[in-house]
Amino acid sequence: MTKNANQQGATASSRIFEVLRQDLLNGRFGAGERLSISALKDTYQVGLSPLREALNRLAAYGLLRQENQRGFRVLELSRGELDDITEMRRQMEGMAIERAIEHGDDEWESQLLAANHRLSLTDESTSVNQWEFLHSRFHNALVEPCGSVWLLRFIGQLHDQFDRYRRVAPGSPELRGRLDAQHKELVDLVLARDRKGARELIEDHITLSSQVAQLSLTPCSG
Amino acid sequence: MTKNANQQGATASSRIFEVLRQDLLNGRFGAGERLSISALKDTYQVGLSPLREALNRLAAYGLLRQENQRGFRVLELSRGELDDITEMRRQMEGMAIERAIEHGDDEWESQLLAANHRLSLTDESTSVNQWEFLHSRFHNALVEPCGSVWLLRFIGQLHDQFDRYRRVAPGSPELRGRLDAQHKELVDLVLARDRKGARELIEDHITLSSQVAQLSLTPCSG
DNA sequence: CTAAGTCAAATAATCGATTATTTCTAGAAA
DNA sequence: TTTCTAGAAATAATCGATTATTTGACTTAG
Repeated sequence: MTKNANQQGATASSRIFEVLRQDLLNGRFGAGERLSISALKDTYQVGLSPLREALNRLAAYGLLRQENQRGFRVLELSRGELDDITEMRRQMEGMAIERAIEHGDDEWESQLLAANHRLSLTDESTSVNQWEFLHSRFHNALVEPCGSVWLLRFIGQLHDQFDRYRRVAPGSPELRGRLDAQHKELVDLVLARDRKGARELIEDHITLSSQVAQLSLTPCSG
Repeated sequence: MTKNANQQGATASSRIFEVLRQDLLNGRFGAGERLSISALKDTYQVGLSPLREALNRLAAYGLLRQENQRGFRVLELSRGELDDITEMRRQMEGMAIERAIEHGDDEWESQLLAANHRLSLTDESTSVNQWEFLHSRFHNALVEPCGSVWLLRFIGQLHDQFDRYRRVAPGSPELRGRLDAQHKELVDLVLARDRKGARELIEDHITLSSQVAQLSLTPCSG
């Protein structure tokens, strides 16, 4: 999906898809907002056809809702949906990390250590975009060798859904500190090949992360 | 997704999306085949724009592969992918049926009995399309009250993927008979609110069904 | 007043034509 | 023969204009 957008021969469709996807995750549009096609055309300087193709993909991917003859809308944010996404992430990433520990080789361990190191080196001077990039690289590395293309696909999709909440939530230094500490612990459990332990911790990690994301739903946040 | 296609104000895009989806599931196109856009335009009597929008949706949904500047291709069939889809179905539908038994009410029991009855009334005079419709209605009814929109979405997507294999496989009366018997047993276990038993049986059911689907991969099937 | 109806403006969807890229073919050089 | 390279043909992607539908303001009947 993302892959095609940064390549040499990327089409206008795939480029605008990726830009819109990022903007949707970053909360550039309000929840439930109606997207005016001609307005998007102007702001993103892109033709109607590639724009509509990108919007169709985003709707099929689950980041937009399409209503016949009424265009496209940003999805709402709700506590119920966040809880659903959170529980699904717990189940699927728990499953994936167990399988990854089963199948992952030495090269995986190295990549994981590297990904965690790069993430841990970030500080106040790091851009949000760069941190998000390294953070998702780390989480991806954790589950990558699980052996299931479809499991990885669903996990990626759920991450995007989850990030719609997390990225618009106000920061919480206390929770953030605990979450960062868990990244290191996750690596340790993986290196120790502790399947049950790693599963429990990633489930806790997702639950804690969900507490941050929930802050996006409190009225005082906007 | 499907909902918008049969409605009153369905657009050309949503109609052709649904038609193409069904044709892809029914194996109308060969695995790995390149879809010529202008050929599709002629055979389906539809304009270029709605056709391209539908193809973009199908690619995002996972029924087509899109290569920049090289159009759209039907996905290949492989044993590895079928095994992946099968295992994911086992996990997710197992999870879903447990949750459905936890949450489902009397109305659900009634709907499930009805769905099974309608399916069991089919015979040689029933069209394949009608049987497929009732069969998917039954399986959908089984998991419907699981309480997770995302779980249901993923299960539906995996069913479509699985059906690409199953529908092009040669029939096996012996396996089909056993599968049909399991439908009734599933209803009984659900009515008895036997979570573990129902989970085990649906996992077996999916594995057995996968044995049918595997027949699509043997050379002698074509 | 309210509710149903009508028209104009706004906007989504679609069409037909154009542009850009890939693929195929044929010929030339190694 | 093989490999490389035009150039032509095929096809994917995009554009600009047109059509269809919805929305909202304004009537008018009840």
